[in-house]
Amino acid sequence: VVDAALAIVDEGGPSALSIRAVAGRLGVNPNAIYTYVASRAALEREVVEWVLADSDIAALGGPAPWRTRIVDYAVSLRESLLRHPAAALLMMTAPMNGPSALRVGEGVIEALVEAGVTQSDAARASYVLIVQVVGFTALEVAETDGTPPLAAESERITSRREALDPLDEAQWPRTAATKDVAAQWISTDQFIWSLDLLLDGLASRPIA
Amino acid sequence: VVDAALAIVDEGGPSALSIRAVAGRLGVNPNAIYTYVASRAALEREVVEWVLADSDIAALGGPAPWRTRIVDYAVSLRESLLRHPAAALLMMTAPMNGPSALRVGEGVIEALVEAGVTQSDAARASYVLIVQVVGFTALEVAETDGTPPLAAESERITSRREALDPLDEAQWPRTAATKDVAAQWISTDQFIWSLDLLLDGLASRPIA
DNA sequence: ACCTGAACACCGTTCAAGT
DNA sequence: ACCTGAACACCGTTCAAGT
Repeated sequence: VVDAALAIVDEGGPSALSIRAVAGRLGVNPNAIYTYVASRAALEREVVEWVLADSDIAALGGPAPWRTRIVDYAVSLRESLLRHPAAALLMMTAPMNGPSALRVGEGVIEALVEAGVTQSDAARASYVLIVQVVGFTALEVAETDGTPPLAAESERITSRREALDPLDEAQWPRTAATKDVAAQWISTDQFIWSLDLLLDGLASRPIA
Repeated sequence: VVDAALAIVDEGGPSALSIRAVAGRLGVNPNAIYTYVASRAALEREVVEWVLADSDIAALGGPAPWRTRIVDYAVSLRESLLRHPAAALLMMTAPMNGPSALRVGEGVIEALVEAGVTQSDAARASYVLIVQVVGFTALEVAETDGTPPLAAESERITSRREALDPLDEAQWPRTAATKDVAAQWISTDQFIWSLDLLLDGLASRPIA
Protein backbone atom coordinates (compact mmCIF):
# COMPACT_ATOMS: atom_id res chain seq x y z
CA VAL A 1 0.00 0.00 0.00
CA VAL A 2 2.57 2.53 1.16
CA ASP A 3 5.19 0.39 -0.56
CA ALA A 4 3.57 1.24 -3.85
CA ALA A 5 3.73 4.94 -3.00
CA LEU A 6 7.43 4.68 -2.23
CA ALA A 7 8.14 2.81 -5.42
CA ILE A 8 6.36 5.48 -7.42
CA VAL A 9 8.11 8.32 -5.67
CA ASP A 10 11.47 6.65 -6.26
CA GLU A 11 10.85 6.00 -9.92
CA GLY A 12 9.09 9.17 -10.96
CA GLY A 13 10.29 11.78 -8.50
CA PRO A 14 8.26 13.78 -6.01
CA SER A 15 5.70 15.09 -8.47
CA ALA A 16 4.81 11.54 -9.50
CA LEU A 17 3.23 10.72 -6.14
CA SER A 18 -0.50 10.68 -6.70
CA ILE A 19 -3.49 8.69 -5.58
CA ARG A 20 -4.13 7.73 -9.17
CA ALA A 21 -0.57 6.53 -9.74
CA VAL A 22 -0.70 4.35 -6.63
CA ALA A 23 -4.02 2.93 -7.78
CA GLY A 24 -2.62 2.26 -11.23
CA ARG A 25 0.38 0.41 -9.83
CA LEU A 26 -1.92 -1.73 -7.69
CA GLY A 27 -4.21 -2.39 -10.65
CA VAL A 28 -7.21 -0.85 -9.01
CA ASN A 29 -9.54 2.13 -9.44
CA PRO A 30 -8.33 5.49 -8.07
CA ASN A 31 -11.04 5.80 -5.46
CA ALA A 32 -10.31 2.33 -4.08
CA ILE A 33 -7.22 3.86 -2.44
CA TYR A 34 -9.48 5.80 -0.08
CA THR A 35 -10.16 2.54 1.73
CA TYR A 36 -6.59 2.62 3.01
CA VAL A 37 -5.72 6.27 3.24
CA ALA A 38 -7.86 9.32 3.93
CA SER A 39 -6.31 11.73 1.47
CA ARG A 40 -3.25 12.48 -0.55
CA ALA A 41 -1.85 14.43 2.40
CA ALA A 42 -2.23 11.38 4.66
CA LEU A 43 -0.41 9.30 2.07
CA GLU A 44 2.44 11.79 2.15
CA ARG A 45 2.61 11.48 5.96
CA GLU A 46 2.92 7.72 5.61
CA VAL A 47 5.81 8.06 3.19
CA VAL A 48 7.58 10.44 5.59
CA GLU A 49 7.02 8.05 8.49
CA TRP A 50 8.41 5.18 6.44
CA VAL A 51 11.62 7.05 5.58
CA LEU A 52 12.07 8.28 9.14
CA ALA A 53 11.66 4.72 10.40
CA ASP A 54 14.29 3.69 7.84
CA SER A 55 16.89 5.98 9.43
CA ASP A 56 19.16 4.54 12.10
CA ILE A 57 17.29 5.82 15.15
CA ALA A 58 19.03 3.23 17.30
CA ALA A 59 22.29 5.14 16.77
CA LEU A 60 20.91 7.84 19.06
CA GLY A 61 20.82 5.44 22.00
CA GLY A 62 24.15 3.69 21.66
CA PRO A 63 27.10 3.75 24.05
CA ALA A 64 29.03 6.37 22.05
CA PRO A 65 29.60 9.90 23.39
CA TRP A 66 26.59 12.21 23.01
CA ARG A 67 28.15 14.28 20.24
CA THR A 68 29.00 11.27 18.10
CA ARG A 69 25.52 9.86 18.58
CA ILE A 70 23.88 13.05 17.35
CA VAL A 71 26.16 13.55 14.36
CA ASP A 72 25.97 9.88 13.35
CA TYR A 73 22.21 9.92 13.52
CA ALA A 74 21.96 13.14 11.53
CA VAL A 75 24.18 11.64 8.85
CA SER A 76 22.03 8.51 8.75
CA LEU A 77 18.84 10.54 8.40
CA ARG A 78 20.34 12.51 5.54
CA GLU A 79 21.33 9.26 3.87
CA SER A 80 17.82 7.85 4.20
CA LEU A 81 16.40 11.01 2.72
CA LEU A 82 18.88 10.94 -0.16
CA ARG A 83 17.83 7.36 -0.89
CA HIS A 84 14.23 8.58 -1.15
CA PRO A 85 14.74 12.16 -2.29
CA ALA A 86 11.08 13.03 -2.63
CA ALA A 87 10.66 12.54 1.10
CA ALA A 88 12.96 15.44 1.92
CA LEU A 89 10.53 18.06 0.68
CA LEU A 90 7.55 16.14 2.05
CA MET A 91 9.10 16.44 5.52
CA MET A 92 8.73 20.19 5.27
CA THR A 93 5.05 20.15 4.39
CA ALA A 94 3.64 19.10 7.76
CA PRO A 95 4.68 18.91 11.40
CA MET A 96 6.75 15.83 12.14
CA ASN A 97 4.73 14.08 14.81
CA GLY A 98 4.57 10.42 13.85
CA PRO A 99 5.92 7.66 16.11
CA SER A 100 9.42 7.74 14.60
CA ALA A 101 9.62 11.50 14.95
CA LEU A 102 8.85 11.11 18.65
CA ARG A 103 11.61 8.53 19.04
CA VAL A 104 14.06 10.84 17.33
CA GLY A 105 13.06 13.85 19.42
CA GLU A 106 13.34 11.91 22.66
CA GLY A 107 16.75 10.52 21.71
CA VAL A 108 18.18 13.89 20.71
CA ILE A 109 16.99 15.59 23.90
CA GLU A 110 18.40 12.72 25.94
CA ALA A 111 21.80 13.05 24.28
CA LEU A 112 21.86 16.82 24.79
CA VAL A 113 20.94 16.49 28.46
CA GLU A 114 23.88 14.14 28.83
CA ALA A 115 25.96 16.89 27.27
CA GLY A 116 25.12 19.00 30.29
CA VAL A 117 22.68 21.56 28.92
CA THR A 118 19.40 22.27 30.69
CA GLN A 119 16.43 20.18 29.66
CA SER A 120 14.67 23.16 28.15
CA ASP A 121 17.75 24.24 26.18
CA ALA A 122 18.05 20.64 25.02
CA ALA A 123 14.48 20.77 23.70
CA ARG A 124 15.15 24.06 21.94
CA ALA A 125 18.41 22.84 20.46
CA SER A 126 16.83 19.59 19.28
CA TYR A 127 14.49 21.63 17.09
CA VAL A 128 17.34 23.72 15.70
CA LEU A 129 19.07 20.48 14.77
CA ILE A 130 16.13 18.91 12.99
CA VAL A 131 15.39 22.15 11.11
CA GLN A 132 18.99 22.18 9.96
CA VAL A 133 19.12 18.52 8.95
CA VAL A 134 15.81 18.49 7.11
CA GLY A 135 16.21 21.97 5.63
CA PHE A 136 19.72 21.21 4.43
CA THR A 137 18.68 17.97 2.77
CA ALA A 138 15.54 19.42 1.20
CA LEU A 139 17.60 22.19 -0.41
CA GLU A 140 20.21 19.67 -1.49
CA VAL A 141 17.58 17.49 -3.14
CA ALA A 142 15.96 20.51 -4.78
CA GLU A 143 18.96 20.76 -7.08
CA THR A 144 18.48 17.23 -8.43
CA ASP A 145 15.69 15.65 -10.42
CA GLY A 146 14.59 13.82 -7.30
CA THR A 147 14.88 10.31 -8.69
CA PRO A 148 17.33 7.94 -7.03
CA PRO A 149 20.08 7.10 -7.27
CA LEU A 150 21.21 10.73 -7.15
CA ALA A 151 24.41 11.70 -8.90
CA ALA A 152 27.52 11.30 -6.75
CA GLU A 153 28.16 14.18 -4.38
CA SER A 154 31.39 15.07 -6.19
CA GLU A 155 29.56 15.39 -9.51
CA ARG A 156 26.91 17.59 -7.99
CA ILE A 157 29.59 19.81 -6.49
CA THR A 158 31.35 20.10 -9.84
CA SER A 159 28.21 21.18 -11.62
CA ARG A 160 27.46 23.70 -8.87
CA ARG A 161 30.98 25.08 -9.34
CA GLU A 162 30.40 25.49 -13.05
CA ALA A 163 27.10 27.22 -12.48
CA LEU A 164 28.86 29.72 -10.20
CA ASP A 165 31.57 30.48 -12.73
CA PRO A 166 30.03 33.44 -14.58
CA LEU A 167 29.46 35.36 -11.33
CA ASP A 168 30.28 39.08 -11.52
CA GLU A 169 33.30 39.73 -9.30
CA ALA A 170 32.90 43.49 -9.31
CA GLN A 171 29.32 43.37 -8.10
CA TRP A 172 29.60 40.48 -5.62
CA PRO A 173 33.20 40.40 -4.43
CA ARG A 174 32.68 38.27 -1.31
CA THR A 175 30.48 35.77 -3.09
CA ALA A 176 32.85 35.55 -6.04
CA ALA A 177 35.82 35.02 -3.73
CA THR A 178 34.09 32.07 -2.08
CA LYS A 179 32.77 30.23 -5.14
CA ASP A 180 34.62 27.07 -4.19
CA VAL A 181 33.06 27.08 -0.74
CA ALA A 182 29.57 27.75 -2.11
CA ALA A 183 29.95 24.87 -4.56
CA GLN A 184 30.42 22.63 -1.53
CA TRP A 185 27.33 23.85 0.32
CA ILE A 186 25.59 20.57 -0.47
CA SER A 187 28.50 18.39 0.71
CA THR A 188 28.71 15.99 3.63
CA ASP A 189 31.55 18.17 4.87
CA GLN A 190 29.36 21.25 5.02
CA PHE A 191 26.58 19.16 6.60
CA ILE A 192 28.80 18.03 9.46
CA TRP A 193 30.37 21.48 9.74
CA SER A 194 26.85 22.88 10.29
CA LEU A 195 26.12 20.41 13.05
CA ASP A 196 29.44 21.13 14.71
CA LEU A 197 28.73 24.85 14.59
CA LEU A 198 25.43 24.31 16.38
CA LEU A 199 26.91 21.98 18.95
CA ASP A 200 29.82 24.34 19.59
CA GLY A 201 27.28 27.05 20.24
CA LEU A 202 25.63 24.83 22.85
CA ALA A 203 28.95 24.11 24.52
CA SER A 204 29.40 27.83 25.11
CA ARG A 205 26.23 28.03 27.21
CA PRO A 206 25.68 27.91 30.97
CA ILE A 207 25.45 24.35 32.21
CA ALA A 208 22.52 22.64 33.89
CA VAL B 1 1.77 39.24 -14.28
CA VAL B 2 3.64 38.08 -11.19
CA ASP B 3 1.34 40.32 -9.17
CA ALA B 4 -1.55 38.10 -10.15
CA ALA B 5 0.38 35.04 -9.01
CA LEU B 6 1.04 36.62 -5.63
CA ALA B 7 -2.59 37.60 -5.19
CA ILE B 8 -3.67 34.05 -5.95
CA VAL B 9 -1.15 32.50 -3.63
CA ASP B 10 -2.23 34.87 -0.86
CA GLU B 11 -5.90 34.20 -1.30
CA GLY B 12 -5.94 30.51 -1.95
CA GLY B 13 -2.81 29.19 -0.29
CA PRO B 14 0.17 27.50 -1.92
CA SER B 15 -1.78 24.83 -3.76
CA ALA B 16 -3.82 27.48 -5.52
CA LEU B 17 -0.88 28.71 -7.57
CA SER B 18 -1.41 27.49 -11.08
CA ILE B 19 -0.94 28.71 -14.60
CA ARG B 20 -4.67 28.36 -15.16
CA ALA B 21 -5.56 30.35 -12.07
CA VAL B 22 -3.26 33.19 -13.10
CA ALA B 23 -4.79 33.15 -16.57
CA GLY B 24 -8.28 33.18 -15.09
CA ARG B 25 -7.49 36.17 -12.90
CA LEU B 26 -6.11 38.04 -15.90
CA GLY B 27 -9.14 37.13 -18.02
CA VAL B 28 -7.09 35.29 -20.57
CA ASN B 29 -6.58 31.76 -21.89
CA PRO B 30 -4.27 29.45 -19.91
CA ASN B 31 -1.70 29.10 -22.64
CA ALA B 32 -1.44 32.89 -23.07
CA ILE B 33 0.59 32.90 -19.83
CA TYR B 34 3.42 31.14 -21.64
CA THR B 35 4.16 34.41 -23.38
CA TYR B 36 5.42 35.79 -20.06
CA VAL B 37 6.73 32.79 -18.21
CA ALA B 38 8.31 29.58 -19.46
CA SER B 39 6.70 27.15 -17.04
CA ARG B 40 5.00 26.78 -13.74
CA ALA B 41 8.41 26.29 -12.09
CA ALA B 42 9.63 29.59 -13.54
CA LEU B 43 6.53 31.30 -12.18
CA GLU B 44 7.37 29.92 -8.74
CA ARG B 45 10.90 31.35 -9.02
CA GLU B 46 9.42 34.76 -9.79
CA VAL B 47 7.23 34.61 -6.71
CA VAL B 48 10.24 33.69 -4.56
CA GLU B 49 12.28 36.53 -6.03
CA TRP B 50 9.45 38.98 -5.33
CA VAL B 51 9.19 37.98 -1.68
CA LEU B 52 12.96 38.02 -1.20
CA ALA B 53 13.07 41.50 -2.73
CA ASP B 54 10.32 42.49 -0.29
CA SER B 55 12.51 41.64 2.72
CA ASP B 56 14.64 44.41 4.22
CA ILE B 57 17.92 43.56 2.54
CA ALA B 58 19.17 47.07 3.26
CA ALA B 59 19.24 46.14 6.97
CA LEU B 60 22.25 43.95 6.23
CA GLY B 61 24.31 46.95 5.18
CA GLY B 62 23.46 49.45 7.89
CA PRO B 63 25.75 50.99 10.51
CA ALA B 64 24.61 48.60 13.27
CA PRO B 65 26.97 45.96 14.71
CA TRP B 66 27.30 42.85 12.56
CA ARG B 67 25.28 40.61 14.88
CA THR B 68 22.34 43.01 15.00
CA ARG B 69 22.38 43.37 11.24
CA ILE B 70 22.17 39.63 10.71
CA VAL B 71 19.47 38.99 13.29
CA ASP B 72 17.40 41.96 12.14
CA TYR B 73 17.58 40.85 8.55
CA ALA B 74 16.66 37.27 9.42
CA VAL B 75 13.65 38.53 11.34
CA SER B 76 12.63 40.69 8.40
CA LEU B 77 12.92 37.79 5.96
CA ARG B 78 10.77 35.61 8.21
CA GLU B 79 8.20 38.40 8.37
CA SER B 80 8.11 38.72 4.59
CA LEU B 81 7.64 34.97 4.28
CA LEU B 82 4.87 34.96 6.88
CA ARG B 83 3.10 37.68 4.92
CA HIS B 84 3.23 35.42 1.86
CA PRO B 85 3.23 31.99 3.47
CA ALA B 86 3.17 30.00 0.26
CA ALA B 87 6.59 31.39 -0.61
CA ALA B 88 8.24 29.68 2.36
CA LEU B 89 7.86 26.22 0.89
CA LEU B 90 8.59 27.47 -2.62
CA MET B 91 11.98 28.66 -1.35
CA MET B 92 12.89 25.06 -0.61
CA THR B 93 12.02 23.75 -4.06
CA ALA B 94 14.92 25.25 -5.99
CA PRO B 95 18.33 26.79 -5.37
CA MET B 96 18.13 30.43 -4.34
CA ASN B 97 20.14 32.18 -7.03
CA GLY B 98 18.10 35.16 -8.13
CA PRO B 99 19.43 38.75 -7.86
CA SER B 100 18.00 39.29 -4.38
CA ALA B 101 19.48 36.03 -3.13
CA LEU B 102 22.88 37.23 -4.30
CA ARG B 103 22.46 40.52 -2.45
CA VAL B 104 21.52 38.67 0.71
CA GLY B 105 24.42 36.23 0.45
CA GLU B 106 26.94 39.00 -0.14
CA GLY B 107 25.58 41.03 2.80
CA VAL B 108 25.64 38.12 5.22
CA ILE B 109 29.21 37.12 4.30
CA GLU B 110 30.28 40.75 4.62
CA ALA B 111 28.78 41.00 8.12
CA LEU B 112 30.42 37.75 9.21
CA VAL B 113 33.81 38.81 7.92
CA GLU B 114 33.43 41.96 10.01
CA ALA B 115 32.79 39.64 12.93
CA GLY B 116 36.29 38.35 12.48
CA VAL B 117 35.77 34.89 11.00
CA THR B 118 37.68 33.75 7.94
CA GLN B 119 36.10 34.45 4.59
CA SER B 120 35.55 30.79 3.92
CA ASP B 121 33.98 30.16 7.33
CA ALA B 122 31.80 33.19 6.66
CA ALA B 123 30.61 31.59 3.43
CA ARG B 124 29.90 28.29 5.15
CA ALA B 125 28.11 29.97 8.05
CA SER B 126 26.02 32.10 5.71
CA TYR B 127 24.54 28.91 4.26
CA VAL B 128 23.85 27.47 7.70
CA LEU B 129 21.99 30.68 8.50
CA ILE B 130 19.82 30.70 5.41
CA VAL B 131 19.02 26.99 5.79
CA GLN B 132 17.92 27.71 9.34
CA VAL B 133 15.85 30.79 8.49
CA VAL B 134 14.09 29.30 5.50
CA GLY B 135 13.72 25.82 7.02
CA PHE B 136 12.34 27.22 10.25
CA THR B 137 9.79 29.37 8.47
CA ALA B 138 8.74 26.66 6.03
CA LEU B 139 8.02 24.28 8.92
CA GLU B 140 6.24 27.05 10.78
CA VAL B 141 4.01 27.77 7.81
CA ALA B 142 3.36 24.05 7.26
CA GLU B 143 1.23 24.07 10.40
CA THR B 144 -1.09 26.74 9.04
CA ASP B 145 -3.48 26.77 6.10
CA GLY B 146 -1.06 28.99 4.26
CA THR B 147 -3.45 31.87 3.65
CA PRO B 148 -2.57 35.24 5.15
CA PRO B 149 -3.06 36.78 7.55
CA LEU B 150 -1.86 33.85 9.66
CA ALA B 151 -3.26 33.41 13.15
CA ALA B 152 -1.34 35.33 15.80
CA GLU B 153 1.78 33.60 17.06
CA SER B 154 0.31 33.24 20.55
CA GLU B 155 -2.73 31.44 19.18
CA ARG B 156 -0.61 29.08 17.14
CA ILE B 157 1.49 28.31 20.21
CA THR B 158 -1.63 27.60 22.27
CA SER B 159 -3.00 25.16 19.75
CA ARG B 160 0.39 23.45 19.53
CA ARG B 161 0.35 23.11 23.32
CA GLU B 162 -3.07 21.51 23.19
CA ALA B 163 -1.98 19.08 20.50
CA LEU B 164 0.93 18.02 22.70
CA ASP B 165 -1.27 17.43 25.74
CA PRO B 166 -2.13 13.74 25.26
CA LEU B 167 1.55 12.76 24.98
CA ASP B 168 2.50 9.57 26.85
CA GLU B 169 4.81 10.54 29.74
CA ALA B 170 5.92 6.99 30.44
CA GLN B 171 7.06 6.37 26.89
CA TRP B 172 8.55 9.79 26.10
CA PRO B 173 9.65 11.30 29.42
CA ARG B 174 11.97 13.97 28.03
CA THR B 175 9.53 15.07 25.37
CA ALA B 176 6.64 15.14 27.82
CA ALA B 177 8.68 17.17 30.30
CA THR B 178 9.36 19.81 27.65
CA LYS B 179 5.89 20.20 26.12
CA ASP B 180 5.84 23.91 26.91
CA VAL B 181 9.14 24.41 25.11
CA ALA B 182 8.05 22.36 22.09
CA ALA B 183 4.83 24.38 21.84
CA GLN B 184 7.06 27.44 21.37
CA TRP B 185 9.18 25.94 18.62
CA ILE B 186 7.46 28.16 16.08
CA SER B 187 7.90 31.35 18.13
CA THR B 188 9.97 34.45 17.37
CA ASP B 189 11.80 33.68 20.61
CA GLN B 190 12.88 30.25 19.38
CA PHE B 191 13.76 31.77 16.00
CA ILE B 192 16.14 34.30 17.54
CA TRP B 193 17.45 31.71 20.01
CA SER B 194 18.40 29.54 17.02
CA LEU B 195 20.30 32.36 15.35
CA ASP B 196 22.08 33.20 18.59
CA LEU B 197 23.09 29.57 18.99
CA LEU B 198 24.66 29.59 15.54
CA LEU B 199 26.40 32.89 16.02
CA ASP B 200 27.71 31.81 19.44
CA GLY B 201 29.15 28.76 17.74
CA LEU B 202 30.97 31.04 15.31
CA ALA B 203 32.33 33.17 18.12
CA SER B 204 34.03 30.11 19.56
CA ARG B 205 36.11 29.55 16.41
CA PRO B 206 39.64 30.60 15.49
CA ILE B 207 39.75 34.15 14.17
CA ALA B 208 40.82 35.33 10.71
C1' DA C 1 4.42 39.90 -29.69
C1' DC C 2 0.43 38.25 -27.95
C1' DC C 3 -3.60 36.00 -28.10
C1' DT C 4 -7.58 32.13 -29.15
C1' DG C 5 -9.29 27.34 -29.74
C1' DA C 6 -8.79 22.76 -29.28
C1' DA C 7 -6.68 18.99 -27.61
C1' DC C 8 -3.80 15.49 -24.69
C1' DA C 9 -2.75 13.35 -20.73
C1' DC C 10 -3.22 14.05 -16.32
C1' DC C 11 -5.01 15.40 -11.12
C1' DG C 12 -8.04 14.68 -6.01
C1' DT C 13 -12.31 13.63 -4.41
C1' DT C 14 -17.28 12.31 -4.08
C1' DC C 15 -21.38 9.63 -4.78
C1' DA C 16 -24.08 5.64 -5.61
C1' DA C 17 -23.96 1.06 -6.26
C1' DG C 18 -22.34 -3.51 -6.01
C1' DT C 19 -20.22 -8.01 -3.36
C1' DA D 1 -14.54 -4.15 4.14
C1' DC D 2 -13.35 -3.40 -0.30
C1' DC D 3 -14.18 -2.64 -4.80
C1' DT D 4 -16.36 -0.62 -9.62
C1' DG D 5 -18.34 3.04 -12.58
C1' DA D 6 -19.27 7.48 -13.46
C1' DA D 7 -18.82 12.03 -12.68
C1' DC D 8 -17.09 16.94 -11.20
C1' DA D 9 -13.96 20.34 -11.16
C1' DC D 10 -9.57 20.84 -11.81
C1' DC D 11 -4.19 20.57 -13.63
C1' DG D 12 0.47 21.77 -17.17
C1' DT D 13 1.69 21.90 -21.68
C1' DT D 14 1.63 21.72 -26.82
C1' DC D 15 0.15 22.69 -31.45
C1' DA D 16 -1.86 25.25 -35.11
C1' DA D 17 -3.85 29.26 -36.25
C1' DG D 18 -5.03 33.99 -36.05
C1' DT D 19 -3.88 39.48 -35.53
